[in-house]
Amino acid sequence: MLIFSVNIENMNDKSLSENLPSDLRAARDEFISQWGAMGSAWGINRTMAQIHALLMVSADPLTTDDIMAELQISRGNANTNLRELVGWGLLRTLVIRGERKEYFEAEKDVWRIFCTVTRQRKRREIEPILDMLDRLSDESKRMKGRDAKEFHGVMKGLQEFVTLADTVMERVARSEEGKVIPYVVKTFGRAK
Amino acid sequence: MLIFSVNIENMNDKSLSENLPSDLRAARDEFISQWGAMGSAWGINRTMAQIHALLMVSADPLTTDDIMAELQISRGNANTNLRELVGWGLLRTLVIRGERKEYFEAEKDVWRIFCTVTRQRKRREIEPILDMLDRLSDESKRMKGRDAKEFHGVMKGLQEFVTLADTVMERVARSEEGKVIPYVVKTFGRAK
DNA sequence: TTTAATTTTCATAAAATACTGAAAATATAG
DNA sequence: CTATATTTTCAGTATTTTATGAAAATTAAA
Repeated sequence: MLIFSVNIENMNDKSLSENLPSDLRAARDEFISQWGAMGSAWGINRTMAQIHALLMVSADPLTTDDIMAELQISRGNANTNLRELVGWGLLRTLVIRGERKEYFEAEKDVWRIFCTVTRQRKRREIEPILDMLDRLSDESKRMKGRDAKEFHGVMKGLQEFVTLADTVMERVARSEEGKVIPYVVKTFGRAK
Repeated sequence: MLIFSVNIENMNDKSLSENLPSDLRAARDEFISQWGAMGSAWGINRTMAQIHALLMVSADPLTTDDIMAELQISRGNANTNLRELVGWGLLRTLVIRGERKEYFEAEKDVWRIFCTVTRQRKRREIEPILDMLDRLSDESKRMKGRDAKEFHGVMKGLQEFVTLADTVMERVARSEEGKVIPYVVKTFGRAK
């Protein structure tokens, strides 16, 4: 019984880093590690970013056990962060016929990843702030005194700016890569 | 001696929230609190974001003691985060004649704040990642095998995208508000 | 100088966050 | 159904991050 189980696992190690040439493994490990660090710096849990990195550079979908083995993390940690990534829309789950385990696959198109992350962060972090700014800007509009004027000025300035940022994020994240990138390159790109 | 010291402090409470109307105080407190939460979500220490928020809505420059009192934080915490904010270029220090204490004043222009934060994050977080992507993309260029091809493809895609993002950030952050905002509004703005 | 005010540093503490591992829940095969 | 594989949950623990407060360093007035 146990032996059978071990055999199954051994059959499914095609993309585990143990079997990669050492130069590729080193490069992958560095990418995964640095992507995790970058996640931290931008308020994203390190493990979540590492799982995402691992699946981005994986030629094949992986199971929870593959990910646990590769990143040396517990089942609970793997499961939680995989669900979170699926919730962000950065991973798809898929079932392989004849297999009971669930497989995970990352979106690999950089433009699509960018749009997804932009939309999510807009929804999670920009919109709540904008709601507040709208309200505080309005509430402070008729307050009297120097302190109130100062406060209202800042609220209004922020509100206008964040409203514009919010609109731009929405528009860009809904666009086709082919319509935005060439345009951006023409306007801002190709210059040191 | 002590009494004299207390008198000095009492003379300098013109912008402490104790003396603000309660509706303005409530609005300010909400802004400071939410700005701190937003900072956390984007990888910026909550206290640092709160100090920045406080100084943004302050009609006058504040001392370390003012900030400690207002945010109920220790001297060490206040000092560390004030220095960090000065390091980011978001605060200026100033000396008021006849006073020994240092005063802090925030940049209040939203466009300038945006440019400063953009430049800092580009330098601190984007550039190191881009250096890595350049290198890993190059290193993996000639590696053989399906896994290496997959890896190289992702590195190249990310490298190209991040290079473009880096260029755009640089260009935008060096531009005049009056040249960028109207252009952005015309192109992306004013649409739901 | 000397003295007092102010700022900085940093060892320690507290808080926030993330992780583990095993039990419970769920799903699928037989 | 029953057994087993798989996923999910979550109380307890570990780690990381942030904050405190007092001592040390610095600065400037007397």
